[in-house]
Amino acid sequence: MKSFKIPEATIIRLSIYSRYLHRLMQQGITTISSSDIAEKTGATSAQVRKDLAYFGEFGTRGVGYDVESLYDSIAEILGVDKEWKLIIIGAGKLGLALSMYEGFRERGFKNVGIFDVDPIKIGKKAQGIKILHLDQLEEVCEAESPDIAIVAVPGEHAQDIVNRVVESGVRSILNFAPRVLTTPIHVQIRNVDFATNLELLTYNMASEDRR
Amino acid sequence: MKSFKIPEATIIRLSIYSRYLHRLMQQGITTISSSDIAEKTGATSAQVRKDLAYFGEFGTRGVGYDVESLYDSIAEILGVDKEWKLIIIGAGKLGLALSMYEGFRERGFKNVGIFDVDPIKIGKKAQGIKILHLDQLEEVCEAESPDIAIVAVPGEHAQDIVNRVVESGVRSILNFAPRVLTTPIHVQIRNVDFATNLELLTYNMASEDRR
DNA sequence: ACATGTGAACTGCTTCACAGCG
DNA sequence: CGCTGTGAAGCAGTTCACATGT
Repeated sequence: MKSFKIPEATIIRLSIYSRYLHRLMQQGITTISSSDIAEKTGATSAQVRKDLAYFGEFGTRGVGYDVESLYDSIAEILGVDKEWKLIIIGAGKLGLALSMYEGFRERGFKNVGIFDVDPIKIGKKAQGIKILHLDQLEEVCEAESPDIAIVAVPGEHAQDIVNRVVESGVRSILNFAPRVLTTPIHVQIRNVDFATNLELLTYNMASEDRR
Repeated sequence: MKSFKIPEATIIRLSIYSRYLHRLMQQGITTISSSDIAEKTGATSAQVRKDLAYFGEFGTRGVGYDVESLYDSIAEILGVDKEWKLIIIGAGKLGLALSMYEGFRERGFKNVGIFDVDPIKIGKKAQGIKILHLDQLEEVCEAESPDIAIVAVPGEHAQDIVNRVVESGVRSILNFAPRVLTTPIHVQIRNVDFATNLELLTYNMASEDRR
């Protein structure tokens, strides 16, 4: 496997191609061209080929790609061929929605803990796992060594939670709190920001209206 | 107001700057420098100044920016100084989480309808609004003319829903279903994709592990 | 003196166009 | 002949460094 600096946009598209390939497999389609993948995922055929070219040669000239083997290759690239353990902090509506998200299990993510501070929630079950008190966070991290922490707590508590999970050895964080959080360089964090996404929509509508 | 092609990344950062400025206002801080904004939002000072420069001159040389007036200017740029009506389709955990999201009301978004097909959910209240049957979607759109539709339904129904809201005159869509959806050019769509975000994390962890 | 505003240089992603190969 | 794989060109976003204004 080559080891250049790969654009993040490429990884995002690979994830999208991979989902489309999964659907093709379910439909029993075995071969696909870059231009078909492009059309169905909002990319261009050159883009699809360039993205794949970072990682090797997966197609057959004059023919296209074998759906199943391309799917497997992309899954390996994305690292979803392994099992990753995750914990969810915050058992509000959002935390629970995430704990139930089908895409997680499908992709080999294993939920090993969900935490909250609200005594009403603690002890209840979410998708077969008990909601635990936040006090038990370190204990569970010690026992399970989760790879990923999903932060679904109010903004004002997010940095504290991040500090604690980093201290407990988590390597990756997916943050839903509307805050910019800091982590040590060896811990990666990604933000999913509802307000920012909506504001991109309103910016464009407001721009149109000004024209 | 200048009318160049503005990078999407700039709009995303403006949204983040704006949130930070909001916090500064609450703390009673009145003046701020580009380098301080940069530090707290993960950008660089040149970036902050360039982003603002697309829209005008907002600062005072040798001094910095007035927090409140910069906040107001960015809010106007992003279009959040207006009231936007939104509907939510899907009253699962995610749809309900979104209907309760504080950031919406704060930013002038008004929820004018939440829809589902599950008879158990219909009639119940979410944040003061009744959950309606999906059959009433067109009726409500007719009456309220929502600007934005939030799609929080399973992937296999997402395109149908999008077709219906587009037909009903919605201009902007925020899609949470893990599908690439198509809309006419005059309707913008943004995707919030949990799986892709997680896969970016696993890609990086897998890459590290390969080294 | 100090922080903004900005042209110019740079970096990196995307698109093009065609060579390469089944 | 058709579709992949890929250097080269083009374009867009970021960073630099300094002129500008208070």
